[in-house]
Amino acid sequence: MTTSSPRRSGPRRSLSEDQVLDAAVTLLDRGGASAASVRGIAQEVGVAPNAVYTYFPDKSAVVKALVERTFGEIDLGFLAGRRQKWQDRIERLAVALREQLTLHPGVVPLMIGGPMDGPNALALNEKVLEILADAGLDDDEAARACYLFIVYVFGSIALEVADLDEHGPPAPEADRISARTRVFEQTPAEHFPRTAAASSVMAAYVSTDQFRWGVRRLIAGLTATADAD
Amino acid sequence: MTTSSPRRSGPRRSLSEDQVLDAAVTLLDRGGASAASVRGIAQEVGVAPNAVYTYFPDKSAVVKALVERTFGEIDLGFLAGRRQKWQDRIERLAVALREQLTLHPGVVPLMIGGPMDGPNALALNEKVLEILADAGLDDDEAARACYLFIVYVFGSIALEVADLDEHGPPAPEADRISARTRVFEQTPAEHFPRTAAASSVMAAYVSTDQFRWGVRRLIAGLTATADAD
DNA sequence: ACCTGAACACCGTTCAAGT
DNA sequence: ACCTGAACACCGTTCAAGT
Repeated sequence: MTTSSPRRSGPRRSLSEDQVLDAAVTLLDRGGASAASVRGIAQEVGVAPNAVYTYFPDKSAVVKALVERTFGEIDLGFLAGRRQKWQDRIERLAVALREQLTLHPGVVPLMIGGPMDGPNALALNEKVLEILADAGLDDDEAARACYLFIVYVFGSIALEVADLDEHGPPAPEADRISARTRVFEQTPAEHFPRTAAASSVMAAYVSTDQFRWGVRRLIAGLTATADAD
Repeated sequence: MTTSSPRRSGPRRSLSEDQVLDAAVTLLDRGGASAASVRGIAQEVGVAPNAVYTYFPDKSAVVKALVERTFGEIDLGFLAGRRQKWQDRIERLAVALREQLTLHPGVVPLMIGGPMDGPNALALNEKVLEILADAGLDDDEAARACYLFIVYVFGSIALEVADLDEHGPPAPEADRISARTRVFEQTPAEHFPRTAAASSVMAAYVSTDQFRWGVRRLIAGLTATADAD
């Protein structure tokens, strides 16, 4: 994934850009989105805080590079099979994207916090547009649908991450569901009867099944006869 | 909106909880999501930094209260008319929600950053479930659809806010579209042909029209015959 | 009960100096 | 070219003291 940097002279650099990003991910996984401080990264890799500025101009550049690298780690190759139904290709892409992002929940707020306009982010965009073009949508509708898709994937993951809050390492899905169930069981039924009644379903929001259901509904909405335009 | 606090004795308190929250909003509007520091708030209302801790136990409590107040400022009363089509009620609720959130873009990341489990947030949830029940969806499907709706509204606004980044005060829609157009025109067409071709539509992602289109597609997906479950 | 000054442990970033 | 120590202007929070 590394954008190979030209070797320079002088005292051998003890670090690589990727090592800095690795340290950031480690801190992010350990302590959530706010844990990736420049000073923390420096300590993690064993240098003085300001040494980080030899590799990146400032903190936002570190974040940007990390986001781009994470986008690059999503394997888009397995979608090559054009023989599959486009609905399945979209669904599999969505699930793959969610899986990758869930691996490092702390990175998610950083991805959503910025413009998502790097090369790897655009490559993902391009892939989605390609699938939607194969589906027979015209350029205009494909662009809109692409955005709808991106919003759903990142929106649902962002809400998931927000719910597990600043708890430490990522918990398995079953644990997160039961934790949410406990919260919803406290919903006062006299004031919010519908929310209380729906609590078991709401607790499952963080499940892969629920996510898949949403993707299918989105697809259904795209293929439905366009009567409202 | 204020949760009326019981009057206490001692030296008259020079501030109210709402004044603290107002100051936070002012800073948020001026400098984006990271600008609402405790020290900044204190300066804004003219007290020492630690005086804020008389009104709120810590910063997260300030954020929580601000988020809750913002949820409360969304007028849900105008949806009372049960005679309207449920599709229109959902759409109007979505647009109202977006309008309210767009007023103070800096608050949006704070809303998404936490669990959205306060009374006013639950009241919104309840309203959506009510409309979906009127639409004839059963409890289970209404709960799932409600989540889909919430994800779309907050996801799309979060991505909007991320794009206008840390520019100062909220710009009018037309300005933001043309700013985005300028960015997308630089997309290298040789590497991302589809993205470049779709750039004019992508620039309009921040428009109300695009947002409405998405809501309609979501509704279409919900009413489409459920063949994929 | 409310507010203050002073302090603590953080943060991102810069600068002059060393190799 | 790379790294360091020291410093600057921030940050959230606590504590003892004043009214």
